[in-house]
Amino acid sequence: MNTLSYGLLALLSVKPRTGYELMQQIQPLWRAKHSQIYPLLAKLEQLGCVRFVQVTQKEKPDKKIYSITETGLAKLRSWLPEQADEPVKRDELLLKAYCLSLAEPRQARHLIAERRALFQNHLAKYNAQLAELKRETGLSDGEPGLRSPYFGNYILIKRAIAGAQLELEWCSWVMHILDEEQGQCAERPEP
Amino acid sequence: MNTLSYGLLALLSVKPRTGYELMQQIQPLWRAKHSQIYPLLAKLEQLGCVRFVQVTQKEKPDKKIYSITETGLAKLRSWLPEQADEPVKRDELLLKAYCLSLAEPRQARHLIAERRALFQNHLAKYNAQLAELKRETGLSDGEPGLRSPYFGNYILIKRAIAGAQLELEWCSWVMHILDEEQGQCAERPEP
DNA sequence: TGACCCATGTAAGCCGTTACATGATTGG
DNA sequence: CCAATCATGTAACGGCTTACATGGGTCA
Repeated sequence: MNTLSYGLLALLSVKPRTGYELMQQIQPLWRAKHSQIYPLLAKLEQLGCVRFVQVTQKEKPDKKIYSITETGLAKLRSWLPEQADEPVKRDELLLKAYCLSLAEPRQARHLIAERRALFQNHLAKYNAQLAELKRETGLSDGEPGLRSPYFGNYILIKRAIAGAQLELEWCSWVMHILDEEQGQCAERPEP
Repeated sequence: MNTLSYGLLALLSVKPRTGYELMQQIQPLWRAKHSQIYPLLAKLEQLGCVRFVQVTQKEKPDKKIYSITETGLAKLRSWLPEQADEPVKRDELLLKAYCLSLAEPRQARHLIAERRALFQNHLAKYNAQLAELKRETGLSDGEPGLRSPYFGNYILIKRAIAGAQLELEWCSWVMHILDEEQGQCAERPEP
Protein backbone atom coordinates (compact mmCIF):
# COMPACT_ATOMS: atom_id res chain seq x y z
CA MET A 1 0.00 0.00 0.00
CA ASN A 2 1.50 3.32 -1.06
CA THR A 3 1.15 6.73 0.58
CA LEU A 4 -1.80 7.80 -1.55
CA SER A 5 -3.76 4.76 -0.36
CA TYR A 6 -3.31 5.89 3.23
CA GLY A 7 -4.35 9.37 2.20
CA LEU A 8 -7.62 8.04 0.82
CA LEU A 9 -8.21 6.14 4.07
CA ALA A 10 -7.46 9.35 5.98
CA LEU A 11 -10.20 11.24 4.14
CA LEU A 12 -12.63 8.34 4.54
CA SER A 13 -11.95 8.18 8.28
CA VAL A 14 -13.82 11.48 8.63
CA LYS A 15 -16.81 10.73 6.42
CA PRO A 16 -17.85 8.58 3.44
CA ARG A 17 -17.21 9.98 -0.01
CA THR A 18 -17.38 9.03 -3.69
CA GLY A 19 -14.23 8.39 -5.69
CA TYR A 20 -14.87 11.64 -7.50
CA GLU A 21 -15.06 13.62 -4.25
CA LEU A 22 -11.93 11.94 -2.94
CA MET A 23 -10.13 12.90 -6.12
CA GLN A 24 -11.12 16.56 -5.70
CA GLN A 25 -10.58 16.86 -1.98
CA ILE A 26 -7.20 15.20 -1.71
CA GLN A 27 -5.61 17.64 -4.20
CA PRO A 28 -4.33 20.23 -1.71
CA LEU A 29 -2.57 17.51 0.27
CA TRP A 30 -1.49 15.11 -2.45
CA ARG A 31 -1.88 15.79 -6.14
CA ALA A 32 -3.39 12.83 -7.98
CA LYS A 33 -5.57 12.21 -11.05
CA HIS A 34 -8.76 10.16 -11.09
CA SER A 35 -6.99 7.53 -13.21
CA GLN A 36 -4.78 6.79 -10.25
CA ILE A 37 -7.44 6.93 -7.57
CA TYR A 38 -10.13 4.64 -9.01
CA PRO A 39 -7.83 1.61 -9.33
CA LEU A 40 -6.48 2.22 -5.80
CA LEU A 41 -10.01 2.27 -4.39
CA ALA A 42 -10.67 -1.08 -6.06
CA LYS A 43 -7.51 -2.47 -4.45
CA LEU A 44 -8.43 -1.06 -1.04
CA GLU A 45 -11.81 -2.73 -1.35
CA GLN A 46 -10.21 -6.09 -2.15
CA LEU A 47 -8.00 -5.68 0.92
CA GLY A 48 -11.10 -5.07 3.02
CA CYS A 49 -10.02 -1.54 4.00
CA VAL A 50 -13.04 0.15 2.42
CA ARG A 51 -16.51 -0.84 1.24
CA PHE A 52 -18.96 0.95 -1.04
CA VAL A 53 -22.63 1.23 -1.78
CA GLN A 54 -23.73 1.86 -5.34
CA VAL A 55 -26.14 4.76 -5.72
CA THR A 56 -28.24 5.13 -8.85
CA GLN A 57 -29.02 8.72 -9.74
CA LYS A 58 -31.44 10.22 -12.21
CA GLU A 59 -29.98 12.83 -14.50
CA LYS A 60 -26.48 12.10 -13.21
CA PRO A 61 -24.16 9.10 -13.57
CA ASP A 62 -24.33 6.35 -10.95
CA LYS A 63 -21.80 6.61 -8.17
CA LYS A 64 -20.14 4.53 -5.47
CA ILE A 65 -20.05 5.91 -1.96
CA TYR A 66 -17.01 4.56 -0.17
CA SER A 67 -16.61 4.25 3.58
CA ILE A 68 -13.78 2.96 5.75
CA THR A 69 -13.96 -0.43 7.51
CA GLU A 70 -12.54 -1.50 10.87
CA THR A 71 -9.63 -3.10 8.98
CA GLY A 72 -8.99 0.21 7.24
CA LEU A 73 -9.07 2.13 10.52
CA ALA A 74 -6.57 -0.28 12.03
CA LYS A 75 -4.24 0.20 9.03
CA LEU A 76 -4.56 3.97 9.40
CA ARG A 77 -3.74 3.89 13.10
CA SER A 78 -0.63 1.80 12.58
CA TRP A 79 0.52 4.14 9.76
CA LEU A 80 0.05 7.35 11.76
CA PRO A 81 3.04 7.05 14.14
CA GLU A 82 5.48 6.06 11.39
CA GLN A 83 8.01 8.70 10.35
CA ALA A 84 6.48 10.83 7.59
CA ASP A 85 8.45 11.33 4.37
CA GLU A 86 9.71 14.81 3.57
CA PRO A 87 7.25 16.87 1.53
CA VAL A 88 7.78 16.85 -2.24
CA LYS A 89 7.58 20.17 -4.05
CA ARG A 90 8.01 20.74 -7.76
CA ASP A 91 7.31 24.27 -8.89
CA GLU A 92 8.01 25.31 -12.45
CA LEU A 93 7.53 29.00 -11.66
CA LEU A 94 10.37 28.90 -9.16
CA LEU A 95 12.68 27.54 -11.86
CA LYS A 96 11.67 30.48 -14.03
CA ALA A 97 12.11 32.89 -11.14
CA TYR A 98 15.66 31.62 -10.71
CA CYS A 99 16.64 33.04 -14.07
CA LEU A 100 14.26 36.00 -13.99
CA SER A 101 17.06 38.39 -14.89
CA LEU A 102 17.06 36.80 -18.36
CA ALA A 103 13.47 37.86 -18.95
CA GLU A 104 12.35 41.21 -20.24
CA PRO A 105 10.80 43.35 -17.48
CA ARG A 106 7.27 42.99 -18.80
CA GLN A 107 7.68 39.25 -19.19
CA ALA A 108 8.90 39.06 -15.61
CA ARG A 109 5.91 41.06 -14.38
CA HIS A 110 3.60 38.82 -16.37
CA LEU A 111 4.99 35.66 -14.77
CA ILE A 112 4.52 37.06 -11.26
CA ALA A 113 1.08 38.42 -12.10
CA GLU A 114 -0.02 34.97 -13.25
CA ARG A 115 1.11 33.41 -10.02
CA ARG A 116 -0.65 36.10 -8.03
CA ALA A 117 -3.88 35.37 -9.87
CA LEU A 118 -3.46 31.64 -9.24
CA PHE A 119 -3.08 32.09 -5.50
CA GLN A 120 -5.89 34.62 -5.29
CA ASN A 121 -8.08 31.83 -6.63
CA HIS A 122 -6.63 29.35 -4.17
CA LEU A 123 -7.19 31.75 -1.30
CA ALA A 124 -10.83 32.25 -2.27
CA LYS A 125 -11.34 28.48 -2.41
CA TYR A 126 -9.76 27.91 0.98
CA ASN A 127 -11.87 30.65 2.54
CA ALA A 128 -14.96 29.02 1.06
CA GLN A 129 -13.85 25.69 2.50
CA LEU A 130 -13.46 27.25 5.92
CA ALA A 131 -16.98 28.67 5.75
CA GLU A 132 -18.29 25.30 4.56
CA LEU A 133 -16.52 23.54 7.43
CA LYS A 134 -18.05 25.92 9.97
CA ARG A 135 -21.47 25.18 8.51
CA GLU A 136 -20.82 21.45 8.65
CA THR A 137 -19.69 21.43 12.26
CA GLY A 138 -22.17 24.06 13.40
CA LEU A 139 -19.37 25.83 15.24
CA SER A 140 -19.64 29.26 13.65
CA ASP A 141 -17.73 30.91 16.46
CA GLY A 142 -14.98 28.69 17.90
CA GLU A 143 -12.91 25.92 16.37
CA PRO A 144 -13.50 22.18 16.24
CA GLY A 145 -11.92 20.49 19.26
CA LEU A 146 -9.00 18.11 19.10
CA ARG A 147 -11.34 15.13 19.39
CA SER A 148 -13.59 16.27 16.55
CA PRO A 149 -13.03 14.38 13.28
CA TYR A 150 -13.00 17.82 11.64
CA PHE A 151 -10.04 19.02 13.68
CA GLY A 152 -7.53 17.88 11.07
CA ASN A 153 -9.39 19.50 8.23
CA TYR A 154 -9.61 22.72 10.27
CA ILE A 155 -5.90 23.05 10.98
CA LEU A 156 -5.10 22.22 7.37
CA ILE A 157 -7.42 24.86 5.94
CA LYS A 158 -5.94 27.45 8.30
CA ARG A 159 -2.49 26.41 7.12
CA ALA A 160 -3.49 26.61 3.47
CA ILE A 161 -4.93 30.12 3.94
CA ALA A 162 -1.78 31.37 5.63
CA GLY A 163 0.32 29.77 2.89
CA ALA A 164 -1.67 31.41 0.11
CA GLN A 165 -1.44 34.80 1.85
CA LEU A 166 2.32 34.44 2.16
CA GLU A 167 2.57 33.58 -1.51
CA LEU A 168 0.59 36.70 -2.39
CA GLU A 169 2.80 38.86 -0.18
CA TRP A 170 5.86 37.47 -1.93
CA CYS A 171 4.34 38.31 -5.31
CA SER A 172 3.66 41.88 -4.17
CA TRP A 173 7.21 42.22 -2.86
CA VAL A 174 8.74 41.00 -6.12
CA MET A 175 6.38 43.19 -8.14
CA HIS A 176 7.50 46.23 -6.19
CA ILE A 177 11.15 45.54 -6.96
CA LEU A 178 10.31 45.06 -10.63
CA ASP A 179 8.36 48.32 -10.72
CA GLU A 180 10.97 50.32 -8.84
CA GLU A 181 13.97 49.36 -10.90
CA GLN A 182 12.15 49.87 -14.17
CA GLY A 183 11.24 53.51 -13.70
CA GLN A 184 13.04 54.31 -16.94
CA CYS A 185 10.85 52.24 -19.27
CA ALA A 186 7.47 53.83 -18.67
CA GLU A 187 5.09 50.94 -19.33
CA ARG A 188 1.83 50.71 -17.49
CA PRO A 189 1.85 47.82 -14.98
CA GLU A 190 -0.62 45.04 -15.82
CA PRO A 191 -4.04 45.21 -14.15
CA MET B 1 12.87 18.28 -23.13
CA ASN B 2 11.02 18.05 -19.82
CA THR B 3 10.68 20.66 -17.09
CA LEU B 4 13.67 19.40 -15.10
CA SER B 5 15.91 19.93 -18.15
CA TYR B 6 14.90 23.58 -18.25
CA GLY B 7 15.55 23.78 -14.52
CA LEU B 8 19.11 22.59 -15.03
CA LEU B 9 19.60 25.17 -17.76
CA ALA B 10 18.20 27.82 -15.42
CA LEU B 11 20.82 27.06 -12.78
CA LEU B 12 23.57 26.94 -15.40
CA SER B 13 22.52 30.31 -16.79
CA VAL B 14 23.85 31.90 -13.59
CA LYS B 15 27.14 30.05 -13.30
CA PRO B 16 28.79 26.76 -14.31
CA ARG B 17 28.34 23.80 -11.98
CA THR B 18 29.07 20.09 -11.72
CA GLY B 19 26.28 17.53 -12.01
CA TYR B 20 26.66 16.89 -8.31
CA GLU B 21 26.20 20.56 -7.43
CA LEU B 22 23.21 20.84 -9.74
CA MET B 23 21.66 17.84 -8.01
CA GLN B 24 22.06 19.49 -4.61
CA GLN B 25 21.08 22.99 -5.53
CA ILE B 26 17.95 22.25 -7.52
CA GLN B 27 16.32 20.36 -4.61
CA PRO B 28 14.43 23.31 -3.05
CA LEU B 29 12.86 24.11 -6.42
CA TRP B 30 12.44 20.66 -7.93
CA ARG B 31 13.12 17.45 -6.10
CA ALA B 32 15.25 15.06 -8.16
CA LYS B 33 17.84 12.32 -7.57
CA HIS B 34 21.25 12.15 -9.20
CA SER B 35 20.13 9.10 -11.18
CA GLN B 36 17.71 11.33 -13.03
CA ILE B 37 20.00 14.31 -13.46
CA TYR B 38 23.13 12.68 -14.91
CA PRO B 39 21.34 11.14 -17.90
CA LEU B 40 19.54 14.44 -18.57
CA LEU B 41 22.84 16.31 -18.60
CA ALA B 42 24.14 13.84 -21.17
CA LYS B 43 21.05 14.48 -23.31
CA LEU B 44 21.40 18.25 -22.96
CA GLU B 45 24.99 17.94 -24.10
CA GLN B 46 23.96 15.95 -27.18
CA LEU B 47 21.39 18.65 -27.96
CA GLY B 48 24.13 21.27 -27.73
CA CYS B 49 22.45 23.09 -24.84
CA VAL B 50 25.35 22.55 -22.44
CA ARG B 51 29.04 21.68 -22.65
CA PHE B 52 31.45 20.43 -20.00
CA VAL B 53 35.13 20.36 -19.15
CA GLN B 54 36.52 17.36 -17.34
CA VAL B 55 38.51 18.25 -14.23
CA THR B 56 40.88 15.72 -12.70
CA GLN B 57 41.24 16.11 -8.96
CA LYS B 58 43.72 14.64 -6.54
CA GLU B 59 42.15 13.08 -3.47
CA LYS B 60 38.66 13.47 -4.90
CA PRO B 61 36.85 11.87 -7.84
CA ASP B 62 37.12 13.51 -11.24
CA LYS B 63 34.29 15.82 -12.15
CA LYS B 64 32.61 17.49 -15.12
CA ILE B 65 31.95 21.18 -14.93
CA TYR B 66 28.94 22.03 -17.06
CA SER B 67 28.16 25.41 -18.56
CA ILE B 68 25.32 26.65 -20.74
CA THR B 69 25.78 27.32 -24.48
CA GLU B 70 24.17 29.95 -26.69
CA THR B 71 21.76 27.26 -27.90
CA GLY B 72 20.86 26.51 -24.29
CA LEU B 73 20.30 30.19 -23.50
CA ALA B 74 18.01 30.52 -26.50
CA LYS B 75 15.99 27.49 -25.35
CA LEU B 76 15.72 29.02 -21.87
CA ARG B 77 14.54 32.36 -23.18
CA SER B 78 11.82 30.77 -25.30
CA TRP B 79 10.67 28.65 -22.34
CA LEU B 80 10.45 31.56 -19.89
CA PRO B 81 7.30 33.27 -21.20
CA GLU B 82 5.35 30.00 -21.55
CA GLN B 83 2.60 29.46 -19.00
CA ALA B 84 4.10 27.70 -15.97
CA ASP B 85 2.44 24.54 -14.69
CA GLU B 86 0.77 24.61 -11.29
CA PRO B 87 3.12 23.66 -8.45
CA VAL B 88 2.99 20.01 -7.35
CA LYS B 89 2.88 19.33 -3.64
CA ARG B 90 2.81 15.92 -1.98
CA ASP B 91 3.09 16.02 1.78
CA GLU B 92 2.61 12.87 3.81
CA LEU B 93 2.47 14.77 7.08
CA LEU B 94 -0.58 16.69 5.91
CA LEU B 95 -2.36 13.41 5.21
CA LYS B 96 -1.59 12.38 8.77
CA ALA B 97 -2.68 15.76 10.09
CA TYR B 98 -6.03 15.28 8.38
CA CYS B 99 -6.85 12.37 10.69
CA LEU B 100 -4.95 13.67 13.70
CA SER B 101 -7.99 13.14 15.93
CA LEU B 102 -7.38 9.38 15.52
CA ALA B 103 -3.94 9.64 17.08
CA GLU B 104 -3.18 9.58 20.78
CA PRO B 105 -2.25 13.05 22.09
CA ARG B 106 1.41 12.21 22.56
CA GLN B 107 1.60 10.68 19.08
CA ALA B 108 0.05 13.83 17.68
CA ARG B 109 2.57 16.03 19.50
CA HIS B 110 5.37 13.82 18.26
CA LEU B 111 4.30 14.18 14.62
CA ILE B 112 4.19 17.96 14.90
CA ALA B 113 7.47 18.08 16.82
CA GLU B 114 9.19 16.13 14.04
CA ARG B 115 7.97 18.55 11.43
CA ARG B 116 9.09 21.50 13.52
CA ALA B 117 12.57 20.01 13.76
CA LEU B 118 12.64 19.42 10.00
CA PHE B 119 11.82 23.02 9.21
CA GLN B 120 14.17 24.40 11.82
CA ASN B 121 16.89 22.62 9.85
CA HIS B 122 15.55 24.01 6.58
CA LEU B 123 15.45 27.51 8.01
CA ALA B 124 19.06 27.26 9.17
CA LYS B 125 20.13 26.08 5.70
CA TYR B 126 18.29 28.90 3.94
CA ASN B 127 19.80 31.49 6.26
CA ALA B 128 23.25 30.08 5.51
CA GLN B 129 22.49 30.28 1.79
CA LEU B 130 21.49 33.91 2.16
CA ALA B 131 24.77 34.69 3.91
CA GLU B 132 26.69 32.77 1.24
CA LEU B 133 24.89 34.70 -1.48
CA LYS B 134 25.77 38.02 0.11
CA ARG B 135 29.41 36.93 0.24
CA GLU B 136 29.29 35.85 -3.40
CA THR B 137 27.78 39.09 -4.66
CA GLY B 138 29.72 41.31 -2.29
CA LEU B 139 26.50 43.14 -1.46
CA SER B 140 26.44 42.71 2.30
CA ASP B 141 23.99 45.58 2.77
CA GLY B 142 21.47 45.87 -0.07
CA GLU B 143 20.01 43.31 -2.42
CA PRO B 144 21.16 42.16 -5.85
CA GLY B 145 19.53 44.28 -8.55
CA LEU B 146 17.01 43.02 -11.06
CA ARG B 147 19.72 42.76 -13.71
CA SER B 148 22.08 40.74 -11.54
CA PRO B 149 22.16 37.01 -12.36
CA TYR B 150 21.81 36.46 -8.59
CA PHE B 151 18.51 38.32 -8.39
CA GLY B 152 16.48 35.14 -8.92
CA ASN B 153 18.39 33.22 -6.31
CA TYR B 154 17.91 36.11 -3.90
CA ILE B 155 14.13 36.35 -4.17
CA LEU B 156 13.85 32.56 -3.93
CA ILE B 157 15.90 32.35 -0.74
CA LYS B 158 13.83 35.12 0.82
CA ARG B 159 10.71 33.19 -0.16
CA ALA B 160 12.06 29.95 1.28
CA ILE B 161 12.90 31.64 4.59
CA ALA B 162 9.46 33.16 4.92
CA GLY B 163 7.91 29.78 4.03
CA ALA B 164 9.91 27.94 6.67
CA GLN B 165 9.03 30.54 9.30
CA LEU B 166 5.34 30.19 8.47
CA GLU B 167 5.60 26.43 8.77
CA LEU B 168 7.19 26.80 12.20
CA GLU B 169 4.47 29.21 13.32
CA TRP B 170 1.85 26.71 12.23
CA CYS B 171 3.57 23.99 14.24
CA SER B 172 3.59 26.21 17.34
CA TRP B 173 -0.06 27.03 16.87
CA VAL B 174 -1.06 23.38 16.56
CA MET B 175 1.14 22.45 19.52
CA HIS B 176 -0.62 25.02 21.66
CA ILE B 177 -4.01 23.58 20.85
CA LEU B 178 -2.74 20.09 21.62
CA ASP B 179 -1.29 21.23 24.95
CA GLU B 180 -4.35 23.24 25.96
CA GLU B 181 -6.94 20.58 25.37
CA GLN B 182 -4.92 17.87 27.09
CA GLY B 183 -4.64 19.51 30.48
CA GLN B 184 -6.28 16.47 32.04
CA CYS B 185 -3.66 13.92 31.06
CA ALA B 186 -0.61 15.33 32.74
CA GLU B 187 2.18 14.14 30.50
CA ARG B 188 5.32 16.15 30.11
CA PRO B 189 5.57 17.71 26.65
CA GLU B 190 8.44 16.38 24.57
CA PRO B 191 11.72 18.34 24.72
C1' DT C 1 -23.14 24.87 -29.73
C1' DG C 2 -19.42 24.29 -27.31
C1' DA C 3 -17.38 23.98 -22.89
C1' DC C 4 -17.81 22.29 -18.18
C1' DC C 5 -19.56 19.30 -14.38
C1' DC C 6 -20.69 14.86 -12.78
C1' DA C 7 -18.90 9.93 -12.58
C1' DT C 8 -16.24 5.89 -13.50
C1' DG C 9 -12.95 3.15 -15.66
C1' DT C 10 -8.57 1.28 -18.79
C1' DA C 11 -4.01 1.54 -21.32
C1' DA C 12 0.34 3.39 -22.77
C1' DG C 13 4.23 5.82 -21.64
C1' DC C 14 7.07 9.14 -19.24
C1' DC C 15 8.87 10.55 -14.72
C1' DG C 16 11.01 9.55 -10.51
C1' DT C 17 12.76 6.34 -6.89
C1' DT C 18 15.44 2.57 -5.32
C1' DA C 19 19.09 -0.31 -5.84
C1' DC C 20 23.50 -1.71 -7.92
C1' DA C 21 28.33 -0.19 -8.83
C1' DT C 22 32.98 2.07 -7.52
C1' DG C 23 36.34 4.32 -4.46
C1' DA C 24 39.32 7.71 -1.91
C1' DT C 25 39.13 11.07 2.11
C1' DT C 26 37.60 13.15 6.30
C1' DG C 27 35.43 13.42 10.82
C1' DG C 28 33.12 11.58 15.03
C1' DC D 1 35.67 1.85 12.49
C1' DC D 2 31.56 3.47 10.56
C1' DA D 3 29.31 7.07 8.32
C1' DA D 4 29.27 10.85 5.43
C1' DT D 5 30.97 13.63 1.47
C1' DC D 6 32.46 13.97 -3.20
C1' DA D 7 31.47 12.22 -7.87
C1' DT D 8 29.47 9.76 -11.74
C1' DG D 9 26.87 6.41 -13.93
C1' DT D 10 23.14 2.25 -15.19
C1' DA D 11 18.95 -0.78 -14.56
C1' DA D 12 14.59 -2.14 -12.80
C1' DC D 13 10.46 -0.87 -10.93
C1' DG D 14 6.60 1.69 -9.31
C1' DG D 15 4.06 6.14 -9.39
C1' DC D 16 1.93 9.60 -12.05
C1' DT D 17 0.24 11.77 -16.37
C1' DT D 18 -1.98 11.71 -20.69
C1' DA D 19 -5.11 9.88 -23.64
C1' DC D 20 -9.04 6.92 -24.81
C1' DA D 21 -13.90 5.79 -23.65
C1' DT D 22 -18.91 7.02 -22.41
C1' DG D 23 -22.92 10.13 -21.74
C1' DG D 24 -26.59 13.18 -19.82
C1' DG D 25 -27.37 17.95 -17.83
C1' DT D 26 -26.33 22.93 -17.31
C1' DC D 27 -24.75 27.44 -18.51
C1' DA D 28 -22.95 31.24 -21.56
